[in-house]
Amino acid sequence: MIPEATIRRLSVYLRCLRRAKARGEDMALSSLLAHRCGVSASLVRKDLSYFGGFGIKGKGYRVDELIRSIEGILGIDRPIRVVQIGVGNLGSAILRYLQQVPYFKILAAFDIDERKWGKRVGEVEIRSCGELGEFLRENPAELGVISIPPDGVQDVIDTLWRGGVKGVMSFALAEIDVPEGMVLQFVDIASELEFLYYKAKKQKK
Amino acid sequence: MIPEATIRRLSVYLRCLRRAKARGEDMALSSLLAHRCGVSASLVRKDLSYFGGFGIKGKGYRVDELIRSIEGILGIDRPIRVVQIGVGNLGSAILRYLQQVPYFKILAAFDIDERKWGKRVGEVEIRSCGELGEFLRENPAELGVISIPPDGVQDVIDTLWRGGVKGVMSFALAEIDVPEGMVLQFVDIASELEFLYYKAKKQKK
DNA sequence: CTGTGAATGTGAGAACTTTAACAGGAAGGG
DNA sequence: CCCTTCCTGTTAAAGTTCTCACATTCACAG
Repeated sequence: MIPEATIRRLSVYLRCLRRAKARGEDMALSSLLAHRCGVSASLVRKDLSYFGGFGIKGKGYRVDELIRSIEGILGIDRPIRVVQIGVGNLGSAILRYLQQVPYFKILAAFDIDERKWGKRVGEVEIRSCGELGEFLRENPAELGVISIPPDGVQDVIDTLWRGGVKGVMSFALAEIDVPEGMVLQFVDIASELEFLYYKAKKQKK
Repeated sequence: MIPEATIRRLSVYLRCLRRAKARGEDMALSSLLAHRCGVSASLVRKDLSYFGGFGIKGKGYRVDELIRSIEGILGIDRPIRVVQIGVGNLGSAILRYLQQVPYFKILAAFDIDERKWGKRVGEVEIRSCGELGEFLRENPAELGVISIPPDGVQDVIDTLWRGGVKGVMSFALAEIDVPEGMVLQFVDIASELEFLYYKAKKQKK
């Protein structure tokens, strides 16, 4: 059984390794990687060891090889198809950001406001929310990103589910009946800041 | 010693309780709260019990009272002063969002692009990044939110630290020397999506 | 070909988090 | 005034995650 925390850290390691590669480094040590990612060296080794020994004893890890291995583990060695629902301030910022990540393929964005229909954010076309179900039948997607007000979230989740989307991230906290088998994750910046504030207060003492 | 996970959940409970209050509910049961927040009832009780017994045996928790208690624990019963650095797409979206949260007081925003100086996002004025250090001397802040490209993050962190900011959230992953005593938290949407994708894949089987 | 140095992989155990079960006490009915 | 009901607060156990220490093994030098 692989800890979820390990998976989260793999993402972080991966980004760090890409920067290392760009810098021309070809071997990575668990100690250096650990320092750069803010974790302990033994944890890095343990995390990687869950998936078999990638390293060379006495030398470290080959950067290239490790990058490919982690990409494989995370499943981002092929494009992940994403649909976005809600193209407000936050939604369009996310849309722009995700288009810069090579292994995300943003199929389309959907908004309720008809003045936006047909327009584009970067390369991505904005469509009517009403089309979402039909769109998914012809263009299957793995993930959905929701940035709309809380009240509409349940409906969108249901439509996504019927369309075969298994993982959804929502930027609005809402009480949702999550279909069995779907994974729903909330990202709420206010909550994150509250948590941060609590930790900062504690640290001070 | 209080688990960090407990603190995170308190934020979630709080939002749920606010909705319950808006709906006119005046008692909250651990079982209901748990169901709505997607955790177990005994965990809710355990989380709350770390801070003393708020509940009434046989009846539940008084919604009003519990809201105030949690606000007190999180320290959001008084305004938290925040500065924002970086007013691009994502930055301005966050800026708008945070202004809607009553207990965050956004003191100012800072950007490197001089065309933005003097303009406003909502009520918040955009200033030059060069003014940040001086601004903080006159306007102490608890938290900083950074939404600029990775390369500039270290400098901003250092300036914030000298200005007395103890907690920082960055939307760009970067390798940072974090000053002793500062709390730095990264929020990276691509990483979150990768993690979500992994969980969704696993779920399917 | 052998010895040395260096960093990985791993197993035991410590630390932390969650669950489960139940003792205890408040409220309300009779 | 007592009894029943119900849900909290708590304790012990189970489960999970992380750390530490060290045996292992690879690369390279002599």
